[in-house]
Amino acid sequence: MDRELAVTVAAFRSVVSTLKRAKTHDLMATVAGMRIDQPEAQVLIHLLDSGDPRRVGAIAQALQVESPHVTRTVAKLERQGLVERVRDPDDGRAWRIGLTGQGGDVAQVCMRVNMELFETAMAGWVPQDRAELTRLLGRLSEDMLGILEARLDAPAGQRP
Amino acid sequence: MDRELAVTVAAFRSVVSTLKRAKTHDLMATVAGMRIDQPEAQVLIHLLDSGDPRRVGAIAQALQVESPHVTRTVAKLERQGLVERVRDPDDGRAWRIGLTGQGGDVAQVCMRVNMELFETAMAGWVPQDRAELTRLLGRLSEDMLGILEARLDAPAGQRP
DNA sequence: TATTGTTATACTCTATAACTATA
DNA sequence: TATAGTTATAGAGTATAACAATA
Repeated sequence: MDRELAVTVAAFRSVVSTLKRAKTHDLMATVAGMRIDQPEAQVLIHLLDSGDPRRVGAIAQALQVESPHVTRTVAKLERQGLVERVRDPDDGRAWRIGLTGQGGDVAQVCMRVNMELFETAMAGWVPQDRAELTRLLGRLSEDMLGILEARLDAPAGQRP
Repeated sequence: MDRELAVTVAAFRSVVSTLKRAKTHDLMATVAGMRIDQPEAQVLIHLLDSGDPRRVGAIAQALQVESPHVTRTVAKLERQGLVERVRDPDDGRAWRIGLTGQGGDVAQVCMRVNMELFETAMAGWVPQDRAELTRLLGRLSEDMLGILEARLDAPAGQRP
Protein backbone atom coordinates (compact mmCIF):
# COMPACT_ATOMS: atom_id res chain seq x y z
CA MET A 1 0.00 0.00 0.00
CA ASP A 2 1.26 3.41 -0.95
CA ARG A 3 1.75 5.28 2.26
CA GLU A 4 2.33 8.62 0.62
CA LEU A 5 -0.90 8.40 -1.28
CA ALA A 6 -2.75 7.47 1.90
CA VAL A 7 -1.49 10.63 3.53
CA THR A 8 -2.62 12.72 0.58
CA VAL A 9 -6.06 11.22 0.65
CA ALA A 10 -6.36 11.67 4.40
CA ALA A 11 -5.39 15.31 4.15
CA PHE A 12 -7.95 15.79 1.47
CA ARG A 13 -10.65 14.12 3.48
CA SER A 14 -9.91 16.49 6.30
CA VAL A 15 -10.14 19.62 4.21
CA VAL A 16 -13.29 18.37 2.52
CA SER A 17 -14.91 17.77 5.90
CA THR A 18 -13.91 21.23 7.00
CA LEU A 19 -15.39 22.86 3.94
CA LYS A 20 -18.53 20.76 4.02
CA ARG A 21 -19.59 21.28 7.56
CA ALA A 22 -22.25 23.83 8.27
CA LYS A 23 -20.27 25.68 10.90
CA THR A 24 -17.64 26.71 8.39
CA HIS A 25 -20.15 28.29 6.07
CA ASP A 26 -22.04 29.89 8.93
CA LEU A 27 -18.85 31.36 10.26
CA MET A 28 -17.94 32.74 6.88
CA ALA A 29 -21.44 34.09 6.30
CA THR A 30 -21.46 35.75 9.71
CA VAL A 31 -18.11 37.37 9.09
CA ALA A 32 -19.35 38.69 5.78
CA GLY A 33 -22.73 39.71 7.18
CA MET A 34 -24.59 37.73 4.55
CA ARG A 35 -27.73 35.61 4.58
CA ILE A 36 -26.71 33.41 1.74
CA ASP A 37 -26.73 29.65 2.02
CA GLN A 38 -24.13 27.36 0.51
CA PRO A 39 -25.79 26.48 -2.79
CA GLU A 40 -26.61 30.14 -3.35
CA ALA A 41 -23.01 31.12 -2.71
CA GLN A 42 -21.78 28.44 -5.10
CA VAL A 43 -23.99 29.71 -7.90
CA LEU A 44 -23.05 33.33 -7.30
CA ILE A 45 -19.35 32.50 -7.30
CA HIS A 46 -19.67 30.45 -10.44
CA LEU A 47 -21.46 33.26 -12.24
CA LEU A 48 -18.86 35.72 -11.06
CA ASP A 49 -15.89 33.83 -12.30
CA SER A 50 -17.45 32.69 -15.53
CA GLY A 51 -17.97 36.36 -16.33
CA ASP A 52 -21.14 36.20 -18.36
CA PRO A 53 -24.69 34.84 -18.09
CA ARG A 54 -24.93 31.07 -17.99
CA ARG A 55 -27.62 28.54 -18.76
CA VAL A 56 -29.10 26.49 -15.95
CA GLY A 57 -27.73 23.30 -17.42
CA ALA A 58 -24.24 24.74 -17.69
CA ILE A 59 -24.30 25.85 -14.06
CA ALA A 60 -25.48 22.42 -12.95
CA GLN A 61 -22.71 20.74 -14.85
CA ALA A 62 -20.06 23.07 -13.51
CA LEU A 63 -21.22 22.57 -9.93
CA GLN A 64 -21.68 18.85 -10.51
CA VAL A 65 -25.27 18.77 -9.36
CA GLU A 66 -28.58 17.99 -11.06
CA SER A 67 -30.46 20.79 -12.76
CA PRO A 68 -33.56 20.90 -10.53
CA HIS A 69 -31.25 21.90 -7.73
CA VAL A 70 -29.99 24.83 -9.76
CA THR A 71 -33.50 25.80 -10.76
CA ARG A 72 -34.52 26.19 -7.13
CA THR A 73 -31.39 28.01 -6.10
CA VAL A 74 -31.68 30.42 -9.00
CA ALA A 75 -35.32 31.07 -8.09
CA LYS A 76 -34.30 32.02 -4.56
CA LEU A 77 -31.54 34.27 -5.81
CA GLU A 78 -33.94 35.88 -8.22
CA ARG A 79 -36.39 36.67 -5.41
CA GLN A 80 -33.55 38.39 -3.59
CA GLY A 81 -32.73 40.41 -6.68
CA LEU A 82 -29.26 38.94 -7.00
CA VAL A 83 -29.64 37.32 -10.40
CA GLU A 84 -31.85 37.89 -13.39
CA ARG A 85 -32.86 35.60 -16.20
CA VAL A 86 -33.38 36.29 -19.85
CA ARG A 87 -34.44 34.00 -22.65
CA ASP A 88 -31.53 32.57 -24.53
CA PRO A 89 -31.57 34.38 -27.88
CA ASP A 90 -30.31 31.25 -29.64
CA ASP A 91 -32.62 28.71 -27.99
CA GLY A 92 -36.12 29.50 -26.83
CA ARG A 93 -36.16 26.61 -24.38
CA ALA A 94 -33.24 27.92 -22.44
CA TRP A 95 -32.51 30.82 -20.12
CA ARG A 96 -29.39 32.76 -19.38
CA ILE A 97 -28.81 33.50 -15.71
CA GLY A 98 -26.84 36.63 -15.02
CA LEU A 99 -25.77 38.59 -11.95
CA THR A 100 -27.54 41.85 -11.22
CA GLY A 101 -25.50 44.80 -9.99
CA GLN A 102 -26.27 43.92 -6.39
CA GLY A 103 -25.70 40.24 -7.14
CA GLY A 104 -22.26 41.04 -8.44
CA ASP A 105 -21.39 42.80 -5.22
CA VAL A 106 -22.62 39.92 -3.09
CA ALA A 107 -20.78 37.45 -5.29
CA GLN A 108 -17.56 39.38 -4.76
CA VAL A 109 -18.01 39.17 -1.02
CA CYS A 110 -18.75 35.42 -1.22
CA MET A 111 -15.64 34.80 -3.20
CA ARG A 112 -13.47 36.92 -0.99
CA VAL A 113 -14.69 35.18 2.15
CA ASN A 114 -14.19 31.86 0.46
CA MET A 115 -10.64 32.75 -0.47
CA GLU A 116 -9.85 34.29 2.84
CA LEU A 117 -9.87 30.94 4.63
CA PHE A 118 -7.22 29.64 2.26
CA GLU A 119 -5.35 32.90 2.31
CA THR A 120 -5.06 32.87 6.08
CA ALA A 121 -4.10 29.21 6.12
CA MET A 122 -1.34 29.85 3.63
CA ALA A 123 -0.24 33.14 5.14
CA GLY A 124 3.11 31.78 6.25
CA TRP A 125 3.86 29.87 3.07
CA VAL A 126 6.65 30.77 0.71
CA PRO A 127 5.39 31.95 -2.68
CA GLN A 128 6.83 28.91 -4.40
CA ASP A 129 4.76 26.53 -2.30
CA ARG A 130 1.59 28.47 -3.03
CA ALA A 131 2.31 28.36 -6.71
CA GLU A 132 3.03 24.65 -6.56
CA LEU A 133 -0.22 23.93 -4.77
CA THR A 134 -2.13 25.91 -7.36
CA ARG A 135 -0.52 24.02 -10.19
CA LEU A 136 -0.93 20.58 -8.65
CA LEU A 137 -4.49 21.08 -7.49
CA GLY A 138 -5.51 22.42 -10.84
CA ARG A 139 -4.14 19.38 -12.51
CA LEU A 140 -5.66 17.03 -9.97
CA SER A 141 -9.13 18.48 -10.33
CA GLU A 142 -8.96 18.14 -14.09
CA ASP A 143 -7.65 14.61 -14.05
CA MET A 144 -10.16 13.53 -11.48
CA LEU A 145 -13.12 14.96 -13.33
CA GLY A 146 -11.93 13.29 -16.48
CA ILE A 147 -11.80 9.88 -14.91
CA LEU A 148 -15.15 10.23 -13.27
CA GLU A 149 -16.88 11.40 -16.39
CA ALA A 150 -15.43 8.53 -18.32
CA ARG A 151 -16.59 6.00 -15.77
CA LEU A 152 -20.03 7.40 -15.29
CA ASP A 153 -20.55 7.38 -19.02
CA ALA A 154 -19.31 3.83 -19.43
CA PRO A 155 -21.82 0.99 -19.15
CA ALA A 156 -21.55 -0.84 -15.84
CA GLY A 157 -20.01 -3.89 -17.43
CA GLN A 158 -17.04 -2.00 -18.80
CA ARG A 159 -16.12 -0.52 -15.47
CA PRO A 160 -12.74 -1.53 -14.18
CA MET B 1 -7.39 40.20 -5.98
CA ASP B 2 -4.97 37.33 -5.97
CA ARG B 3 -5.57 35.43 -9.17
CA GLU B 4 -3.41 32.48 -8.22
CA LEU B 5 -5.31 31.97 -5.01
CA ALA B 6 -8.59 32.16 -6.86
CA VAL B 7 -7.45 29.34 -9.12
CA THR B 8 -6.45 27.23 -6.13
CA VAL B 9 -9.78 27.74 -4.46
CA ALA B 10 -11.68 26.96 -7.64
CA ALA B 11 -9.77 23.74 -8.13
CA PHE B 12 -10.50 22.77 -4.59
CA ARG B 13 -14.18 23.53 -4.97
CA SER B 14 -14.26 21.25 -7.96
CA VAL B 15 -12.62 18.32 -6.21
CA VAL B 16 -14.80 18.78 -3.17
CA SER B 17 -17.92 18.70 -5.32
CA THR B 18 -16.68 15.58 -7.00
CA LEU B 19 -16.05 13.83 -3.73
CA LYS B 20 -19.30 14.99 -2.18
CA ARG B 21 -21.71 13.99 -4.85
CA ALA B 22 -23.64 10.79 -4.44
CA LYS B 23 -22.68 9.40 -7.82
CA THR B 24 -19.03 9.27 -6.88
CA HIS B 25 -19.64 7.25 -3.78
CA ASP B 26 -22.13 5.01 -5.56
CA LEU B 27 -19.65 4.35 -8.30
CA MET B 28 -16.95 3.47 -5.82
CA ALA B 29 -19.29 1.31 -3.78
CA THR B 30 -20.41 -0.52 -6.90
CA VAL B 31 -16.86 -1.13 -8.00
CA ALA B 32 -16.02 -2.51 -4.57
CA GLY B 33 -19.25 -4.49 -4.36
CA MET B 34 -20.13 -2.90 -1.04
CA ARG B 35 -23.34 -1.71 0.54
CA ILE B 36 -21.73 0.88 2.73
CA ASP B 37 -22.88 4.46 2.77
CA GLN B 38 -20.61 7.46 3.02
CA PRO B 39 -20.65 8.07 6.78
CA GLU B 40 -20.11 4.37 7.38
CA ALA B 41 -17.13 4.34 5.07
CA GLN B 42 -15.67 7.39 6.79
CA VAL B 43 -15.87 5.76 10.21
CA LEU B 44 -14.38 2.51 8.97
CA ILE B 45 -11.50 4.27 7.31
CA HIS B 46 -10.84 6.36 10.38
CA LEU B 47 -10.75 3.29 12.60
CA LEU B 48 -8.47 1.55 10.16
CA ASP B 49 -5.89 4.24 10.02
CA SER B 50 -5.99 5.10 13.66
CA GLY B 51 -5.07 1.51 14.34
CA ASP B 52 -6.81 0.93 17.62
CA PRO B 53 -10.30 1.27 19.11
CA ARG B 54 -11.55 4.81 19.43
CA ARG B 55 -14.13 6.56 21.53
CA VAL B 56 -17.23 7.98 19.90
CA GLY B 57 -16.23 11.51 20.80
CA ALA B 58 -12.79 11.06 19.30
CA ILE B 59 -14.26 9.77 16.05
CA ALA B 60 -16.68 12.67 15.91
CA GLN B 61 -13.89 15.16 16.40
CA ALA B 62 -11.69 13.55 13.79
CA LEU B 63 -14.48 13.50 11.22
CA GLN B 64 -15.57 16.99 12.20
CA VAL B 65 -19.17 16.03 12.90
CA GLU B 66 -21.34 16.00 16.02
CA SER B 67 -21.39 12.90 18.17
CA PRO B 68 -25.02 11.82 17.64
CA HIS B 69 -24.13 11.34 14.02
CA VAL B 70 -21.34 8.97 14.99
CA THR B 71 -23.57 7.12 17.45
CA ARG B 72 -26.03 6.29 14.70
CA THR B 73 -23.40 5.31 12.20
CA VAL B 74 -21.66 3.08 14.70
CA ALA B 75 -24.98 1.42 15.56
CA LYS B 76 -25.53 0.59 11.91
CA LEU B 77 -22.01 -0.78 11.53
CA GLU B 78 -22.49 -2.84 14.67
CA ARG B 79 -25.67 -4.40 13.28
CA GLN B 80 -23.66 -5.41 10.23
CA GLY B 81 -21.01 -6.95 12.42
CA LEU B 82 -18.31 -4.59 11.19
CA VAL B 83 -17.46 -2.93 14.49
CA GLU B 84 -17.79 -3.89 18.10
CA ARG B 85 -17.90 -1.77 21.24
CA VAL B 86 -16.46 -2.35 24.63
CA ARG B 87 -16.65 -0.26 27.77
CA ASP B 88 -13.67 1.97 28.18
CA PRO B 89 -11.68 0.41 31.02
CA ASP B 90 -10.59 3.85 32.22
CA ASP B 91 -13.97 5.58 32.04
CA GLY B 92 -17.26 3.80 32.57
CA ARG B 93 -19.22 6.42 30.66
CA ALA B 94 -17.31 5.86 27.48
CA TRP B 95 -17.03 3.17 24.85
CA ARG B 96 -14.22 2.08 22.61
CA ILE B 97 -15.27 1.30 19.07
CA GLY B 98 -13.10 -1.23 17.29
CA LEU B 99 -13.13 -3.01 13.95
CA THR B 100 -14.10 -6.66 13.89
CA GLY B 101 -12.19 -9.03 11.63
CA GLN B 102 -14.75 -8.60 8.87
CA GLY B 103 -14.89 -4.87 9.57
CA GLY B 104 -11.16 -4.66 9.04
CA ASP B 105 -11.48 -6.29 5.65
CA VAL B 106 -14.27 -3.98 4.57
CA ALA B 107 -12.35 -0.98 5.85
CA GLN B 108 -9.37 -2.01 3.73
CA VAL B 109 -11.57 -2.14 0.66
CA CYS B 110 -13.10 1.25 1.46
CA MET B 111 -9.72 2.82 1.79
CA ARG B 112 -8.35 1.21 -1.32
CA VAL B 113 -11.30 2.36 -3.40
CA ASN B 114 -10.97 5.79 -1.92
CA MET B 115 -7.31 5.94 -2.80
CA GLU B 116 -7.78 4.44 -6.19
CA LEU B 117 -9.56 7.50 -7.49
CA PHE B 118 -6.58 9.64 -6.60
CA GLU B 119 -4.14 7.02 -7.76
CA THR B 120 -5.71 6.86 -11.19
CA ALA B 121 -5.93 10.62 -11.43
CA MET B 122 -2.24 10.94 -10.63
CA ALA B 123 -1.15 7.97 -12.71
CA GLY B 124 0.76 10.10 -15.16
CA TRP B 125 2.39 12.34 -12.58
CA VAL B 126 6.08 12.38 -11.89
CA PRO B 127 6.94 11.13 -8.40
CA GLN B 128 8.16 14.53 -7.35
CA ASP B 129 4.80 16.13 -8.05
CA ARG B 130 3.00 13.48 -6.05
CA ALA B 131 5.31 14.01 -3.12
CA GLU B 132 4.86 17.75 -3.35
CA LEU B 133 1.10 17.47 -3.34
CA THR B 134 1.24 15.24 -0.30
CA ARG B 135 3.42 17.67 1.54
CA LEU B 136 1.43 20.76 0.63
CA LEU B 137 -1.98 19.26 1.27
CA GLY B 138 -0.88 17.92 4.62
CA ARG B 139 0.25 21.33 5.62
CA LEU B 140 -2.85 23.01 4.28
CA SER B 141 -5.21 20.72 6.14
CA GLU B 142 -3.38 21.34 9.40
CA ASP B 143 -3.24 25.08 8.98
CA MET B 144 -6.87 25.27 7.98
CA LEU B 145 -8.09 23.22 10.90
CA GLY B 146 -6.04 25.34 13.24
CA ILE B 147 -7.60 28.56 12.04
CA LEU B 148 -11.09 27.20 12.13
CA GLU B 149 -10.78 25.80 15.62
CA ALA B 150 -9.42 29.09 16.85
CA ARG B 151 -12.29 31.01 15.32
CA LEU B 152 -15.04 28.69 16.39
CA ASP B 153 -13.73 28.81 19.95
CA ALA B 154 -13.47 32.56 19.99
CA PRO B 155 -16.48 34.57 21.18
CA ALA B 156 -18.28 36.20 18.27
CA GLY B 157 -17.05 39.66 19.19
CA GLN B 158 -13.43 38.70 18.90
CA ARG B 159 -13.75 37.32 15.43
CA PRO B 160 -11.68 39.10 12.82
C1' DT C 1 -38.60 12.68 -31.14
C1' DA C 2 -34.81 14.82 -28.38
C1' DT C 3 -33.64 18.42 -25.38
C1' DT C 4 -34.12 22.46 -21.79
C1' DG C 5 -35.88 23.41 -17.87
C1' DT C 6 -39.50 23.08 -14.05
C1' DT C 7 -42.49 20.95 -10.41
C1' DA C 8 -43.16 17.63 -6.97
C1' DT C 9 -41.31 14.39 -4.03
C1' DA C 10 -38.09 11.68 -1.41
C1' DC C 11 -33.73 10.56 0.28
C1' DT C 12 -28.99 11.27 2.52
C1' DC C 13 -26.24 13.54 5.60
C1' DT C 14 -25.68 16.45 9.53
C1' DA C 15 -27.11 19.48 13.46
C1' DT C 16 -29.62 20.76 17.85
C1' DA C 17 -32.07 19.77 22.03
C1' DA C 18 -33.41 16.97 25.68
C1' DC C 19 -32.20 13.02 28.23
C1' DT C 20 -29.44 9.03 30.86
C1' DA C 21 -25.63 7.42 33.26
C1' DT C 22 -21.19 7.62 35.12
C1' DA C 23 -17.47 10.67 37.25
C1' DT D 1 -21.95 19.43 38.63
C1' DA D 2 -19.51 18.22 34.62
C1' DT D 3 -18.76 14.90 30.96
C1' DA D 4 -19.77 10.73 27.49
C1' DG D 5 -22.92 9.08 25.03
C1' DT D 6 -27.80 8.27 23.31
C1' DT D 7 -32.57 9.27 21.61
C1' DA D 8 -35.60 12.11 19.17
C1' DT D 9 -36.34 15.62 16.05
C1' DA D 10 -35.43 18.96 12.54
C1' DG D 11 -32.92 21.03 8.89
C1' DA D 12 -29.84 21.60 4.79
C1' DG D 13 -28.53 19.81 0.52
C1' DT D 14 -29.12 16.88 -3.28
C1' DA D 15 -31.32 13.34 -6.27
C1' DT D 16 -35.09 11.06 -9.08
C1' DA D 17 -39.35 10.99 -11.62
C1' DA D 18 -42.90 13.04 -14.14
C1' DC D 19 -44.02 16.88 -16.76
C1' DA D 20 -44.16 21.28 -20.07
C1' DA D 21 -42.37 23.71 -23.83
C1' DT D 22 -39.42 24.44 -27.57
C1' DA D 23 -36.33 22.47 -31.21
